[in-house]
Amino acid sequence: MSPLLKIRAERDSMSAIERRIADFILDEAHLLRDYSSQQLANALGISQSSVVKFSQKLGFKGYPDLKTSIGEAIARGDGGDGNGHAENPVRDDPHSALAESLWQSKSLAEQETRLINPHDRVDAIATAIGNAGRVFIIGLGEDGIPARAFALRLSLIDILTVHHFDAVLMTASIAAAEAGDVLLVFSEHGQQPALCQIGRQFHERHGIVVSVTRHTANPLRAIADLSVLVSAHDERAHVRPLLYASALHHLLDMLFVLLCEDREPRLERLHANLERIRHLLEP
Amino acid sequence: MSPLLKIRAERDSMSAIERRIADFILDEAHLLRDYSSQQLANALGISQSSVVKFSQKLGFKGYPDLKTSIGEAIARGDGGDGNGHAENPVRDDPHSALAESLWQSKSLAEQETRLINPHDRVDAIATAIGNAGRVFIIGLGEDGIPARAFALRLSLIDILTVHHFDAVLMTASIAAAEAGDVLLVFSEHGQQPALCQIGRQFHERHGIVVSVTRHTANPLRAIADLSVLVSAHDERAHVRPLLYASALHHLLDMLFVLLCEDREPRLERLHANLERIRHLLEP
DNA sequence: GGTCGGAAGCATAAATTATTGACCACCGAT
DNA sequence: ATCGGTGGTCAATAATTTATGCTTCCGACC
Repeated sequence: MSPLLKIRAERDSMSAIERRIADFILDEAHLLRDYSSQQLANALGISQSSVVKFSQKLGFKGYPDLKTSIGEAIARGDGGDGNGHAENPVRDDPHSALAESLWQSKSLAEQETRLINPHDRVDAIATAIGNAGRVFIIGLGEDGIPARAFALRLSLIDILTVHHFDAVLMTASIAAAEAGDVLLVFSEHGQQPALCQIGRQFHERHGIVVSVTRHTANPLRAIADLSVLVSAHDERAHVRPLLYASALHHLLDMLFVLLCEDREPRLERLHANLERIRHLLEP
Repeated sequence: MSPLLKIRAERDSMSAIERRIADFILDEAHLLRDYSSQQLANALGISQSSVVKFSQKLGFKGYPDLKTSIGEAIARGDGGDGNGHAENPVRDDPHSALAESLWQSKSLAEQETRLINPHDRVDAIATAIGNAGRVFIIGLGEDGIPARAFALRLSLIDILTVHHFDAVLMTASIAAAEAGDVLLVFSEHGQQPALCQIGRQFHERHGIVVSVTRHTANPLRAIADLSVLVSAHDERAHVRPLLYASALHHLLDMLFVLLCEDREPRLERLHANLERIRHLLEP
């Protein structure tokens, strides 16, 4: 039962001084937080013991118990009079505002991206990677960054990964590709002829081509067997790439977690690898 | 801001005993209500004064303040674990559930991270980078990825950036450093002697050293003039690095946006650069 | 008028909390 | 290896807060 309610209920059968205490608490509940029993007594011009006895009479263990109970009630929004101060988060700090709005934009991009990548497709991609003998990963320029990040993650769970940020080198590498191998091509706009070329070559060797692009119609995606799509928008040109990176990152993280949790041994290997790295760092 | 969040954020940079206290509070927050500082100390087998000092260090007035703050947070439903009974519409699809829980963890990490990087420090770092003649960026291994990503962003807004993922090459590069130049050193655990060494060298050349590390006490951070701190936790070892990357990424994105919006010309240059890249891609 | 009960205050005991100073471990520099 | 210096912990103790016992006062009732 709400302590404020209880006080109000008992109020009528209280002595004069007790009623003074009750009224003070009901009116200025928020002040109670930093009042000791002595301070409260002083504020009302009564003795401290009266405050304590008041608390006990109401069924609280003592004054601190009353105090914290009321504090919790307020926090819970149990304002008693119902109105309370509706919690408006009054963001006066520009930094936090920026950080939060940026984060919110990212959340939006993430949701959009999740929406346009059906689960079965994501699963199919995870399965393909999980079963692949080798995984080839390429991304040029800015696309090279998520490519590299994902390649590193995969190699930590003992998936044999070949990563390049150069079309020529990749051409050489995939000469050894076999059926079942997977090629991940990162390219935000999917326009680069060189990458399409590599995709076709990989196809000829019966590998599975997975494109990672923005959610547009583009040549690279047309070639791919499976595609990862990213949706991220913002009117500010300097923010758009941040959202793209974030949404893509999250999708890749999802894939990574799926791969980790799909098969037990992967996790063990990951731990072993992390342990090994840790030893390397603090010899 | 939620006190539980705050405790989690600071957890990494705590001593062993402080961490014991933090863990107890995070795990058994509901028990705290009827624990005095002495009882809490006994429960953990430590001294009462440690509990008080812990409270004060976290910015509370004293132990009672911490206690009531946490009590209120719990009452408010601010469970800290982020779960709360947020009205999630019973996601029956395991994929979406995974994606959302992962995203929620990221949000938490982001909030923690924001909390431990005061605005003025972030501003100071942005200013330093904005005014620098040259910005040097280094990160080894996994740390190289965000380093590279940030270097690329900076160069897009015409900040002269030198990026290496090799300590030797960096040593050579910074020989040319001048006063006012900035060195960004990425190292999750800040333990690598080679990087500390580079930091000291850079110092000798009157450059500004900015460390980017996890929120722990570490040698690299001790050397740095300014530091970027990241807080990210998860009991699953394969998820933790994802959260770290995400929180760090967001902080860097913040810096980037600050740099972009601080001075008009930067944005123009960014647009010009983007335009140039677009032309390069679709001739 | 006596006395009974309850309310309030004062003084004080008990408890809780905060501070101090001593000690120790650890780190970096000499 | 040794020497400050620093940071962290604890025991002792001071300060504050809370709880209780005792006394007084006042009105109700016998």
